[in-house]
Amino acid sequence: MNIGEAAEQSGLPAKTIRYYEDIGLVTADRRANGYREYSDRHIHKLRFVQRARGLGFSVEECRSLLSLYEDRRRASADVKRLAQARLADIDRKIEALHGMRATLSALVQSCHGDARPDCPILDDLAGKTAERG
Amino acid sequence: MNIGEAAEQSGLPAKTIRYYEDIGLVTADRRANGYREYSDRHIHKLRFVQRARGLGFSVEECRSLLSLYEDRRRASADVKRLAQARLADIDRKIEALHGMRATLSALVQSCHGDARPDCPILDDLAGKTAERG
DNA sequence: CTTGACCTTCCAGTTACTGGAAAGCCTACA
DNA sequence: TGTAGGCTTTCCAGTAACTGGAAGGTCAAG
Repeated sequence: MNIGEAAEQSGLPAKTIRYYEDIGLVTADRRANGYREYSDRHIHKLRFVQRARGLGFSVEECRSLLSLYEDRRRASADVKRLAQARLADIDRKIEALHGMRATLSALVQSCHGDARPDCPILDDLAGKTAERG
Repeated sequence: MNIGEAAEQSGLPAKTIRYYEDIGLVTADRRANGYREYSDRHIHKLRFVQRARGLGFSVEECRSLLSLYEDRRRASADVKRLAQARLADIDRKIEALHGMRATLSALVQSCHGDARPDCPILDDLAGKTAERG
């Protein structure tokens, strides 16, 4: 099938599929006319990457996961390690966002938000720490 | 003061301060020898940006916030709107991360993680949906 | 034979920096 | 006076992961 249908089947934009080929992640076959040709096996890999990306794995991690997936002698421990690292990273990000959220939410609530210029949000950013968390 | 001390005072790397000047966010004065010269006012703005960035505002939002900060006739509603948009964005991100975390955490727990090749994490990525929350 | 939907490559832009090279400046010390 | 070091300057390139767009080739239908 052509890249257009591969895009539909995999849920990835054609642009992204070409990009993945550029960086050697998932490489299609070629027809005589130069068009890319995708088999079910290619679609499978593309969907694999799509899911992994959806779980927050970087493209390079996806590359590792793909090669583990294709390695019959892999150790599941290697996969688990990648997933755990991802999990730890997600936890760090969630924590950071919660911190931001707390501060920002308090500031938003303290700001009357009308036509007047005085604003606790700007005061806080300016370092006039009236009160904070 | 020179950029080195400005960096210390503001908590931003010198490189970043130069970058902010490049994009016209915080522009320093210049000495006869070409060195950048920072006043307390500059430091103040840099710290303002540093805090705003720390709360998740984009550089362009920081630009808006700075100009609101310097506009005596601003409406606090404009500031509040920016902060609320940021808050909504943070909430979306937290939600997305929670989703990832749930799936990934379940997968990690189901993977024995030893020398054997069979791995529920890879199975899931490959679309063999044994079970998934 | 043309129209339109595909497909190709290549280049540039995005966000917010960061690293590094080559060169100028400044202070201290011998 | 010279020099060593630690600052500073500019500029160029790279990062992550695409995304948009231009210019042009291909293909099936009418």
